[in-house]
Amino acid sequence: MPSESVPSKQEQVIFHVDLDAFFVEVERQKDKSLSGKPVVIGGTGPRGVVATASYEARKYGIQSAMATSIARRLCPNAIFMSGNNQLYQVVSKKFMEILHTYSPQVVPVSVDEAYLDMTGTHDLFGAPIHAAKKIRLEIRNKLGLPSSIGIGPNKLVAKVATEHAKPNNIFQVIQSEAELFFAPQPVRNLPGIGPKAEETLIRLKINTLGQLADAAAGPLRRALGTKHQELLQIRARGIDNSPLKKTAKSKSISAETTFEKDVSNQNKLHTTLKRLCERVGSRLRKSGLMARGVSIKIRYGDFTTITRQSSFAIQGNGDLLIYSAALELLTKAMEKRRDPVRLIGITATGIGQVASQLSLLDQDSRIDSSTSAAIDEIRKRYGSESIFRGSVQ
DNA sequence: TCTGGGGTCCTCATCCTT
DNA sequence: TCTGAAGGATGAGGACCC
Repeated sequence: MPSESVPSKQEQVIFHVDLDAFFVEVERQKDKSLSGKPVVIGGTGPRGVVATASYEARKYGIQSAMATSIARRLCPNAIFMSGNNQLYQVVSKKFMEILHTYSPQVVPVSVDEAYLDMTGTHDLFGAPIHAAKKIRLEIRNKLGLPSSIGIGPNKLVAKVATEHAKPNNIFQVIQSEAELFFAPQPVRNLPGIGPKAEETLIRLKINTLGQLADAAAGPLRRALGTKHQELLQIRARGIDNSPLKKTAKSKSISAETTFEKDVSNQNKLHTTLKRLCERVGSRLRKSGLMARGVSIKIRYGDFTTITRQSSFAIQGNGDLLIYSAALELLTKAMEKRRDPVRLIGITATGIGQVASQLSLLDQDSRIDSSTSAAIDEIRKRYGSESIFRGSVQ
């Protein structure tokens, strides 16, 4: 139920626009027979998880991040689909274009949600509620998608308001009402509080945001750490001074894969690692970036996860540089624990623009970088399976 | 035979340098 | 030359988000 409150003249007006069950609704645009049925988008393999479930599927208890196998058990009649990321990207671009016609300040959070600074747009679009109605109508008319909009004096309040707007509605909270609006809500509703923090807070007998805001700092600091405690107690009152700005440049680029069955075979691990290094290297080169180091992630069959990282002597983006460092880390880790591996991943860390020209790199790095770029080009022209390095087949 | 993939940030431990 | 404290850099792991 949208509030008709009017913010004061000086008050910032932030919209949080979220497309409801985005992937499912895009699929329904393509195939009308999916309407009204429980639909689940996500990994359909033996180790897949749910990315999005339609509201009909959610009635059976299916949620995002749930194992697909559990979702199948909860609702065997649901329609399970693996999704089409390219299509979602195209629709997302159109969604963002619509938002840009309402505000020059649009900050995408992900493919299906964004913040808009609507401060001072009253003369153009009317009161915030009316502007939100227009936006929702345009998204519905042009893309055929349902959306929800939260309106608040800052990003935090707008985001929490969206949860109250869902599905397919608008909810507004003005500055003077924010603390009152937050107080009775369960702590889990505050962005930044996940399952672990929720568990910790409930153990401290803190169930609502009002209790969190008023709690004594000492025990909270011990349980959550100083920084977390301070930030959460401020945010629990609906206070958020973070600026609405474009998301910062990436600091790392990663790739990882979960095996269908846990793997003990060292050759298979090495081959997979090499492929992942090539994927990350290719993305670095495509973006004109170099990395300062590499980190590997190994998840064993019992779900324990370790990470190991190292720094390069000189920044680079060649496949061999990345792979040789990653392989060294993997070899060391496997010397300590040689159990079957469920997941393997690599991350290029400390990435930045190619500031030091190639001429400043040593000869091997130059050759590695340019050979890798040449391989990228061949794969672009003839397909990703057209050429392999060394032992990878 | 429940738990993906890509990313960020924070905390704590350890090592190195001054 | 040795020692200890302080602080920065780095590594590892956890938690969170979409």
